[in-house]
Amino acid sequence: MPDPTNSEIAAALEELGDLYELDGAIIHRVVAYRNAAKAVRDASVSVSALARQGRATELPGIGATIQEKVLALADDGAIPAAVKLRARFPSGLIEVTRLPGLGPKRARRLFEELSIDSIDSLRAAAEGERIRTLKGFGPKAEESILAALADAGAGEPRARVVLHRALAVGEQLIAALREHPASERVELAGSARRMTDSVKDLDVIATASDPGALARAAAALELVEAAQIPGEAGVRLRTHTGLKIDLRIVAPEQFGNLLQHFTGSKEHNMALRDAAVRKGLHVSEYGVLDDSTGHTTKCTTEGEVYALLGLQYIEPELRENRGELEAAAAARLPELVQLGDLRGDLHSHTTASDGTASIEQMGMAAREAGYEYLAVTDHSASFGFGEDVSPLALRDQVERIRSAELDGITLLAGSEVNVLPDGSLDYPDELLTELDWVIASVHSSFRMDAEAMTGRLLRAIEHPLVDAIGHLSGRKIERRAPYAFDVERVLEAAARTGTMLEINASPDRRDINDVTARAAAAAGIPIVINCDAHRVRGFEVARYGIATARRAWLTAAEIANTRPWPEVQALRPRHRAAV
DNA sequence: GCCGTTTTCGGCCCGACTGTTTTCAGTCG
Repeated sequence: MPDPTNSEIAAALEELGDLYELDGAIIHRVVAYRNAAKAVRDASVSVSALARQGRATELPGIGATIQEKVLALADDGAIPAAVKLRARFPSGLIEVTRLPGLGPKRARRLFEELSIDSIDSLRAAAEGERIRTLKGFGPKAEESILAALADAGAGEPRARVVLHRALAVGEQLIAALREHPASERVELAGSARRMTDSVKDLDVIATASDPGALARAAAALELVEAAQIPGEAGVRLRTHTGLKIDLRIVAPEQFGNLLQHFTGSKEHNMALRDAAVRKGLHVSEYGVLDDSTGHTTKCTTEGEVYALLGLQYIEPELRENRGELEAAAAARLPELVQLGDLRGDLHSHTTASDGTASIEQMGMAAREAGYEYLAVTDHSASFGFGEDVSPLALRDQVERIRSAELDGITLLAGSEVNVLPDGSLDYPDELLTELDWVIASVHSSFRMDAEAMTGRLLRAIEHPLVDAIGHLSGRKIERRAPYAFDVERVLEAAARTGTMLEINASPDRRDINDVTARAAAAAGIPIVINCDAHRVRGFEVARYGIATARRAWLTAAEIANTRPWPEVQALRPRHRAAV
C-alpha cells in the first residue's frame, strides 16, 4: 500500500475534526485538526515521509499527537480515533452539518432526538413537521431546512468561477463606478484581489460623497441582471454571467480597515488578529482597539493597519497565512516580481500548429507587449489534432523564424515537444539540437498511475536537450485535476539537471501552481513564466502567470525570463555541447 | 490539540445575523 498523499492526509484530518466536533469536543481542538489539514495541504513535501522521520511536527499546527495519527494512517490505512467515532456517528450526519444553517450542535440534536442520520431522513422529518417539536427549533427552522435542501438539490452547486472570467466583469464594474461623480475610492477586495485561481464571488469596497447615489448607480449598470435594494452601505448584485458582487461603501476614515478585512484571507486575518491580541490590540473591520488605552484607531490605508501591528505592508497575494506574518514582523518579505519585469516569452504558437496568427504577427504582438524576445514553439509531430508539425515542416519553420524580418524583437526557433507515454520525445535529437529552445509537455495519456507518470516526467527532465517542462501538472482549474505524479521527485530531478519549470500563465492552467512554484524556486530551479499564446491577444494573460509567481513569493531574480535572452541561455545547462 | 520576547498551563479572532429568545446559542464569513 503506497503512503497516503498529502491531500489524503488532509482529508482524513478534516474528517476527524468534523467527527470530534459532532462528538462535542471543545472547538479549539476541532480547529487544531483543521489547521493541521491546511498545513498538510500547503506542504510541498510528502507529509507521510516527514512523519516517518519524526519531522512532521516542524509544520505549523502539527504536534506530536497529530503526527502519531498521520503515522497510523500511513501504517494501517486508518486512524483509530476516526474508526471509533465513525461507529458512533453515521457518515450521512456530516453531510447534514454541511447544510447552511445547520452546524454540528443542531445536527447532533436532530440525530439524538429524531434519529436523523442522513439528508433523506432530514427531509422526511421536515416535511412531517417533526422538527418543530424540538426545543429551540420552530417552524422557521423547518422552512429554512427545506429551502436549503431544495437549493442543494437544484443541481446548481454554483461552482467557483475561474479568476479571469470574474475579473472580466468585475473590472468593468469597478471602472464604471470610478467614473461616477459620487465615487471617491473604489477597490477590488476578496480572493480576487489576492489573485486566487478561482473565486466564489467578488467583493468591492468604496468610499463616496453620496453613498446612496453610488449604490443606485451600481444597481443600474447594464451588466447587472438583478440587485437587492441599494442603501447607504452598498448593494448586492448579480451579473448576467451569474456572478455575485458585493459592493460595500464606507466612511473614508475606515477604508483601510475594511479593505484589509474583506481582502482576507480568513486564515490570514485570524492569524493577524491572534498576533495582535498578544500585543494587546484587537483588529476588526472598524479599526484597531488598544487594550491599554481603550482607544480605537481607524485607518484610511491598509499600510496603517499593518504598521500599527509592527508589520511591513503585506501584498494581497501573500495573505494566505503561509508565513507572511512572521516574515513581515522580521521585515523580511520578498520583493515580488512584477509584470513589467518580464523581458521575453518562451512558449507560443502560430498557424504552423494550432495558433491563429503568423510568426510575424505573433512577434509584433510580443513586441507591443514589451518583450525583447519570443520563442515560437509550435506543437511537435504527434500532437494529434491534425495540427502537428512533421520533422520536415519543422526545418522549414526554423528557416521562416530565422528569416523573419522584425525590428526590436528577437525571435527564437523552438518547439513544444510532446512527452510520449514512455517519456521519450517525438522529435529526434538531431532535430532538437538545431533549435534555440525546447519546451517539453505532456498532452496525452493523462491517466497513468503515479509511478509511471513520474518516470515519464523524469525521463523528459533528464533529457539533455529539454530546456523547460511546460504546464507540468496538466491541471485545468475547476475542470481537471492534476495527473498523479510525485512532485518531490520531479523537483529533485529538475534541480539536479537544471531543467527549468514553466508557470503557464493561461488563466485556466496557472500550472505549476503557487505551492509547487514556491517549492521549486526554493530548490533552486529557474522558473519561466510563459503565456502559451495562440493568438496575438494571447500575451494579455501574462498577469495571471505573474500572479501565481507572486503567490509563490517569487522575486524577479528567480524568474529566468526577467533576464535578457543571452543570460537565459547562460542559465541553461545546455548539455548541447555534450551531445 | 497546539503553542509560548509577558505563559510548559491557560489561553486560543471578531462581528453580524437569525430564530426563538426574555438575555442568547448557534451559525456564518
